[in-house]
This record gives sequence, C-alpha cells and structure tokens, in this order.
Amino acid sequence: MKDPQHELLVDIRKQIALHNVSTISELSKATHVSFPTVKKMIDDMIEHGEVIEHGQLAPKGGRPAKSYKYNPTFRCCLTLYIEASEIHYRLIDCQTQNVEEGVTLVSGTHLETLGKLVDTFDEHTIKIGAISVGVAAAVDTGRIVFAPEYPSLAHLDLKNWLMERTGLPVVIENDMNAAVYGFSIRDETTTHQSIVYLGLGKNGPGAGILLDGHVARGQSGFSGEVSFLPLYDDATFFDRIKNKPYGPHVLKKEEIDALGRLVATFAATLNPHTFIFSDVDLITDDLSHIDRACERYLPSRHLPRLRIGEWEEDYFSGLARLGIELMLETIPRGDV
Amino acid sequence: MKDPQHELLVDIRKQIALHNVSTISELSKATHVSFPTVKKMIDDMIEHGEVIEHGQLAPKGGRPAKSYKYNPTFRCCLTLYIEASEIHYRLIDCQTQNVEEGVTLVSGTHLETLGKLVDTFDEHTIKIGAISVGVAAAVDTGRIVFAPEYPSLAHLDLKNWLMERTGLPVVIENDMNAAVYGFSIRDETTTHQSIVYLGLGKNGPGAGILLDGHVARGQSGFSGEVSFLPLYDDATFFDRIKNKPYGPHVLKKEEIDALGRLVATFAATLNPHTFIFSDVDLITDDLSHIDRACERYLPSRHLPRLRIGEWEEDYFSGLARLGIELMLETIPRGDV
DNA sequence: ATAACTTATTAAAATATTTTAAAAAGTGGA
DNA sequence: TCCACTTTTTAAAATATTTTAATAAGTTAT
Repeated sequence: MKDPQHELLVDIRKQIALHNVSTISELSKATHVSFPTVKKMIDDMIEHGEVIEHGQLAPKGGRPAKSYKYNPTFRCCLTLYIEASEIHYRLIDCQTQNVEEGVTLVSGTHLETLGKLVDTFDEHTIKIGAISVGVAAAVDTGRIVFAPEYPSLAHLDLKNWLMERTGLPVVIENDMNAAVYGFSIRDETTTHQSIVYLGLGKNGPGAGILLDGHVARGQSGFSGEVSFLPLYDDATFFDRIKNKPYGPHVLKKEEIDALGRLVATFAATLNPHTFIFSDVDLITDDLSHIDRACERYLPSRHLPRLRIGEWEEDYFSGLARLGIELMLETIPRGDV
Repeated sequence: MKDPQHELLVDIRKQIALHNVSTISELSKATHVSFPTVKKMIDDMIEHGEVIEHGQLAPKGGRPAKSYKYNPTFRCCLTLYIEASEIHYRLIDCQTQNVEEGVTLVSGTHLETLGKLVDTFDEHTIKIGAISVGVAAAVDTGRIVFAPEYPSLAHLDLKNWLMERTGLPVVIENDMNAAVYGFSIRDETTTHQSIVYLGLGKNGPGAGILLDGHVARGQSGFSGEVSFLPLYDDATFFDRIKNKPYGPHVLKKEEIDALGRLVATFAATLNPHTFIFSDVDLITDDLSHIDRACERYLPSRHLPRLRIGEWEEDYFSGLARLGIELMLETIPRGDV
C-alpha cells in the first residue's frame, strides 16, 4: 500500500490528467523527480494505453519538447446528484468532457432509483473507474448523517452500499461542499484562496467553506449551517430570508441587510477572499446592494469579493473532480 | 535547496525533537523510510552531537530497541512577546524546557528595547538557533501591517529587521494565532481539531482560528476580528463587551448573551471542536452560563466544547513551537 | 549559410534506498 | 534449562533515482 513508486505514478497521473502538465520537463519539475525517472514512468503508461503522445510543443528557443496527454477514453467517471424528485447524472472522461448526460425521475425510494440508474451503466461499453455522488445532506465519511430531503437515505452508509452494488470506488459529498470545491477548480485564480459558497435552498440555506483548497467539515458536520446565525435581537438569518420565494426576484430591504450581515460575519471571522451566491438565488445586480449593506458593518478593504456562481456547473465540476481524483488514485496496479 | 536527503534529515529531526519518537523502528515508520536509511542518518547526527543515545526501551517480547533523544543543549531558541509596556522572554531548549526567563520594561521605542534585549543574547554562552516573536498586531509574512498598540512597529518588516540585526532565522506571529497554536500543542487530544481561541484584550477582542493544525489567516489578515460582528439590531459584539473591566469579574447578563452569540456564530459557520476563552478574561464558572446562552440559538450537540486556556503558557508554547520548528529546519548542512 | 546558443532527450556512471537474509538479544512456556 | 517465538540490528544484494556527460534538434544573429 505504501509503495513510493506507486505514489509517484499517481502523482504523475494527476499532473497530466488534472493540471494539463504535458511535457516531461514540466512533469519533472512538478513532481520533484528527475527527468529519466519520469520518462520511464511515461513509457510504461503509454504501453498500457493510459497516456498518448500528442505531437510537439511550440519551441521557445531550443529543441521542441514532446507533448503527452492522458488518454481520455482510458476510463470514465460517473457523476450524479440527488434531488427531492430527480437524479441528474453525467458521464465524463478524464478531461472532464461530457460523454453522456441525463435526468432520471425518482420513482419509489431514492435508493431504488439510484440503484437502477447505476445498474444501467454496468452493461455500458465504456469502462467506468469511479462514481461520485452529491446530496443535499450532511455526510460523514460516506455515511448520510442528516437528510431532511430524502427519508430513505437517512443514516445510510451510502458509500459502502454503492461500492458493494457496483464494485467501484465511490465518493459521497454534500452539495455545498461540492459546489465550492467545483467553483475553485473552474476559476483557477481562486486556487489558494478561502471561499464561501452560499445556497439559499428549498429547505433552508447552507454554505460550503473552502480553505486553501480544503473543505472545512467541522466537528459534527454542522459547518455552514448559517440558518442559525443570531444576527438580530430576536431573529436569525433564516428568519429574515425564509419568506423569500424560490429563485431570483427583487430583493427586499430586509433580505439585503440579512445577506450583508451574513457576509460581514464571515469577513470578521474567516476573512475569506471570495463569497459566492448561486445563480439559482440571485442575479448580478443584487451584489452591489449586498456589498453596500456590508460596508455598514466593516471596512470595505476587508470584505470578500462577491460573485454569482453557476450552480449546476459548479456542483458538477466539484463532483467530477472528486470522482476523477478517486479514480486516478485507485487504478489497480495490474492495469499499469 | 530541494535536496531530498536534507528533507529527510529535517523530518527525522522533528520526529525526535518534537514528537518524542525515540527508536529507529518508530522513526522508520513515521518517516516512511527504511530502517537502514534512518540508522545511517542517526549515526551521522550522533557524530555531530545533535542526537544522543539514551539507553534501552522496556522490551515487549523481543530484542529491546535502543532509544535515542535529541541533545537538548545542541541549540536553544529565544521566544518573546511584546506588550504595550513590557517584553516577556524565555530561552528554551529543544525539548521546550525553560533555560532562562524574564521581563524587560519598554524604555524608548519598542524597537529600541527589542534591539537591546536581543543583543544581550549575542554574547551568551548558549548557542541560539532561532528567534520567535509574538505581537498584538496583524502580521503578514513577517511584516507588521496593523499595530494600534505600538506605533514604532507599524508597517515595519520586523522579521527582516531582526534577521539582519542578529543573523538568526526569525518568525513573527500574531498573539491569538500563537496562542491557539500553542493550546493545540499543549493538549494533544486536540491535534486534528478545529479550534477558536478568544482574547478580549485591552484594545478590543481578537480570535485565533486553527483548522486541522493550520492557522487561518484570511484574505487581508483580518481573520478573527470579531469586534465587528453584527449580533444585534443596532450593536456589534464589541459594543456589548467594551465596558467590561479588564480581567475576570462577574459577568453581566448582556455580556453572557454576547459571548453566547459569538460562540453560536462560530458553531454555525466553522462548527469547531473547541472554543477557548483566556484565564485573563474569564473563570471556569462563566463557561456554563455561556453554554446555556448558546443553547438558545442552536442544538447543543453542535456546540463546541468550551474551555479556559492558560493564556501566557499557551502563548509561549505556540511561540516556542514556531521557533523550534524554524530552528530545526534551518540548521545549516555544515553542522551536520 | 553557418556559428553560437537554447532546450530536450538519451545513455552511462554514481548514489541512495529498499529488500532480503542472517545474526543478535530478549521473553515465555514445556 | 532449553526451545520456540518476537523484535531489533547488521550486512549484503537488488532496485531505484539522480547526476553527469554526450547527443539531438531546434532558434537566432552575423
């Protein structure tokens, strides 16, 4: 298990597949391993069809470097997220390119629907390497610990259930955590930032918190449960936004102040670089109003940059990355 | 600079000096490096007086293992923290044992006093390997960016100033950050927890935030500036505690509610394992009151454990660890 | 067009590290 | 007491990795 050579292999894999590092020189720098060692690994990977040669890079004053890329069809990853009445899925390759996508209506329990859905991919011609699942629920190492939206999943070890049903590696993640992770991947300027992603949700708001690339999970999976924040003498954050209709609309004064206070709360504790609202809840014009509300509470240079995120794309991107990472880590030795 | 052999050496050093790993078997496991390789390094270190043999470990059914320990007198570390009118210092060995301690009154500027103090250690018989400094100010990579308490230090690159004056490696850290780091070191059960350490301070409150062993610094060094939290219709956290006298006293109802709301705010965002108040501000009996105030806002199982920390010891421990780590990383190759 | 300069690749030699096997030093039970 | 069983240490052999030097393939300036 603790094979340093295998760790290097996984490291090189991730650099090629995830960070588009394509030449051996660059790989050597990125992995802190010498040129000949990397070259040997790459030759092995080419032999097994995991990596393919891709022509040459535009030279910049010397012998042009050969360029390699990960074989996108080597393996695929199934990503899906579960909602109250639908399961959305995408089959993606290692370059996060869409191969197939769709929506299944929930009939019977969520678990039955999920089971049938993954079974259809078993007989698929495409080789699947991992499955990642997003849920609007609190998750603790693959187990659903709190799920108001789907009773049939409550207290279930969904990860092991799926692993036994499919024989594939599985990762389960909370929706806001996946979204904030996905956002930071889609916008590379935010890679080493701390980010908060707020969703107002149908059953109450939740936030995902990312600190230097790592999701903050908290003591009891309660992190980001901002409903409870005591922001007023006799009212919480939730009290002030619970009457808001679902989807974007013209914000009331009261709601703007509540959102401003929420941002201020994060600025005075974590002091994040970026604070993201979802396009399911707000529109761009709302941001300046919230920003102004926020400036009533603290100096503007300490406020995070406010942004609107593309909810579904961010969510899927987070799930995709989690799935692909898991996949790259778990490709069995025999295949390589 | 990127010498893998040297990195291993530093790793072994830290294991022996910081984590009391004493046998070669254990070192081999801890560093993921084979027995013979570790043994060779250790032999080298013994030859240079950095490590000493320390007898045998009580055997548990086989050949007893030789036990090694770091030579405490190999090098010392100077730790100090700067207050409005005093500088407190301790000279400690690699085992964090006190060698010498004292307090210097500030006369002239803080910078002059600090300069004179470190000069006295230059002619010391004991070899100093690093200096760590704690300040009640916002610090950004060794530079003081905001310091209401000491005008003469404002906007100064204190790290470089001290490095040039002494020729030694230096680390500068904010007081609350050092304290929360120190607390987690002194209480080993909290090693992988997220922790918040609150100080009410003379010039306003501040909090240090530790997440899985790493200090959260935020976007603009503003993390933990909880004064600004909007907790009431027309009042911030600071508004409700600013009239509190310095030092422990019987808390007013208003103050208890404010502290309860502060804890609730962290519980509903970061959901930390532990929340620490300082013994400079509160006594143990206050905790149950705050706990009860907090339960008004969210379910008790999601609340952090409330504790009273020993302020000065936590502060010094954090500084000590920062200094010793720096020292172990910067011992020049020639010496080994 | 050729010389001088880059940068990438390959091959060979030098090191470093791990793996394997054997020896040493203890414990506990028959 | 002697033998079987552990665990650590030492030594030797097998691997893996890096360093060094040589070669290949381009660009740019004269």
